Amino acid sequence: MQQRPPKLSEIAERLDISAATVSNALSGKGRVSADLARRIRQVADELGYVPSLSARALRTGLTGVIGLGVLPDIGNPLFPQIAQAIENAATDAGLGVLIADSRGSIKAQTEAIRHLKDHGVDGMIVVPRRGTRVANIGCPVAMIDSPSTPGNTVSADHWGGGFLLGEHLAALGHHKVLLVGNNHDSIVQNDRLGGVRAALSSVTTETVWLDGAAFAGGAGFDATRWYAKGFTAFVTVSDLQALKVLTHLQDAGVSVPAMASVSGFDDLMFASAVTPGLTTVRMDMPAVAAIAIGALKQAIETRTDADTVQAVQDRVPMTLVIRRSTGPAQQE
Amino acid sequence: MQQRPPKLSEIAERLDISAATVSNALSGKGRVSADLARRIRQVADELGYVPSLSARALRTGLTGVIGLGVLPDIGNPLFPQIAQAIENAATDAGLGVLIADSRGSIKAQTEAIRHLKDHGVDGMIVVPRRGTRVANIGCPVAMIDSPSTPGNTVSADHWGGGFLLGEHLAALGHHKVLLVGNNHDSIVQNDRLGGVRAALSSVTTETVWLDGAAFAGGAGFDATRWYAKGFTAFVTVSDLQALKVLTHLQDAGVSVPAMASVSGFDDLMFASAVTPGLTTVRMDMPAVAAIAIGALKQAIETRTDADTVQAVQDRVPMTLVIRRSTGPAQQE
DNA sequence: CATGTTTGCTTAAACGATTAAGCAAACATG
DNA sequence: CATGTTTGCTTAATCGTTTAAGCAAACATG
Repeated sequence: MQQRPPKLSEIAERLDISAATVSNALSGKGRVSADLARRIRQVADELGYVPSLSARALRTGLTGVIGLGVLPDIGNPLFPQIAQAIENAATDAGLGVLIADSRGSIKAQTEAIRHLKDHGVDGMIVVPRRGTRVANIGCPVAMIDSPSTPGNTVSADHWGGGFLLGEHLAALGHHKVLLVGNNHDSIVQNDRLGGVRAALSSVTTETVWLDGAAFAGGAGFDATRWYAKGFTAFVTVSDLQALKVLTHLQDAGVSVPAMASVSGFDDLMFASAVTPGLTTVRMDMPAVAAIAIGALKQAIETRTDADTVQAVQDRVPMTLVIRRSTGPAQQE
Repeated sequence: MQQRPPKLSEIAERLDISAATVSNALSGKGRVSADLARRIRQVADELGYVPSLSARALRTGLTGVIGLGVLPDIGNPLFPQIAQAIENAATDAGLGVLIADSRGSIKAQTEAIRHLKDHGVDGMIVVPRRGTRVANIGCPVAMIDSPSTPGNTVSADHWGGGFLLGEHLAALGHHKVLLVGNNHDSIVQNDRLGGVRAALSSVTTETVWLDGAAFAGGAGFDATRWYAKGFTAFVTVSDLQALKVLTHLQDAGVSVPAMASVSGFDDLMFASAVTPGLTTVRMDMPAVAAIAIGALKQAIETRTDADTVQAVQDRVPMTLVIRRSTGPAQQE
């Protein structure tokens, strides 16, 4: 029983005026007497008028929809946070969000982007991996990556977040801290660990990269071995890594935080669920999303042709979430 | 430098024919000689023709976009899996996916759905919570919930998955098994635990529901207390719960799986990362998504007016993923 | 050969909004 | 009062497709 929605001309008929006037009144653009405008809005409400986005899109060339491309793929553990923040910010801005997935393959990224473009998005938000270049798309693009990546529109201040964490560990008296990353090329990870190192300049740190094969293999990283070498704190580049280390230590009988401290990044949904709760660094996704959407919207409205858009603020502070997985350094 | 994309009439001009013929040739609908059709397709390719979805939508009333509404909100840990599977299936079917978030509030669900509708989706996929009723939307809706929920279109066979897990634990010789849920009203959870119980009919089981306050409080559930009472296996209704139990036991010095077994559901991304790896039951989201999209697409094409669509198959088997968190029952 | 049928295309009218241009009436200005 | 300006609306074109209807030419049939 799909009763067709009312259209502009039906409102017009009711009031015995032209459709153009109705359009003007509702958009507040042309010259319409205040009184008539009020009556028009009233009738529109009564009839439950909803403008046809298709018709508007055809006429104006703008669909009111933006694309969200998370690379390499949606499986990313951060995706829910990102998607939710972007969706909320976009909805507030009156925009719809279309998603695209690259199905893991880097090659398919191009296709995913074209897919969004073909569906007529006015612009897109891209969360790239490893400095993937996204260019010549033909619509404004906001990139959420890292402040030190060229082309970045806005992102969390990963370095600053790392610094906060470093200070925290220093204050707890740790003297041998192990930094664990899983992708030597990732700018985000390097920024995070760089911040940590900066704050820990006066203590011993060592960094291990669990790239590629060793990491995929699974058994690659043995935290207990490093614990035996005297490291009392493990800083990982993501909560998922932190969880691995945490459970690995626990399984081996190394109590956290009594004997060793563990920390992560991103505050994934399980960070607060584990025992002990995971100390981590959280990004303010809602703020990042709002800035990205704002910049994108402006670029769309001014019909800027520049591909990647710039924002007034390119980094937003991260916050340190102290839970129970970090504690005073073990007495020697 | 947004060079406007070519339109139908440009292809037509090039070949000195009418736009209608081009349209017919490309859609394969009207009567066009095989030879001309081939030439038309060739020119279309050369020019890189992409039909204007807006214009087509205006004319046909179909946007080629479906909505994905995950209730209550996108924060749901399963969202990445769902979104990815739906997006892939939709893309294969030539459809775009628009997302909506209810921002946690049940009230906002209606608004989220209207938001999708206003953006002109042809249909939607909804993953509801607690038998939320979704009705009278004015477009076909596919519900992914549970086979025993009325109105369900397709979903994983939660009961069957539970049964597999139960058999596994029985084979391991467990005699006292604790079942842990967090929402007494959830049909999905009841189905899962029902299946487990059915397979464990000859052993002692007890069920605790960590609903509302106790659960939110966090300190609500003390697994070690139950372990002390002689329970050797903990079956939780989700991996997140399982992770809580696992780390709680480990932190308290109860070794898994040597002393107690722990299992979850859904195979969330961290399930394989923890030590010991989490035994869990995984749903075949790609299959579920494909069926849902298929049914939805058909309803859209036949312009069925029935709101919630039916699928040929309403449940797809789950698979048991045996990792190291479950093992032989502890010797007494 | 007269008469139907099929084939292959064209014409033209939608779909529902936006918006430039136009035109009275009302008002202001000298 | 003659002239210019503003106000408030209407007319009509446009965005790019789809699709029903129409119309010759080609073909088939008795």
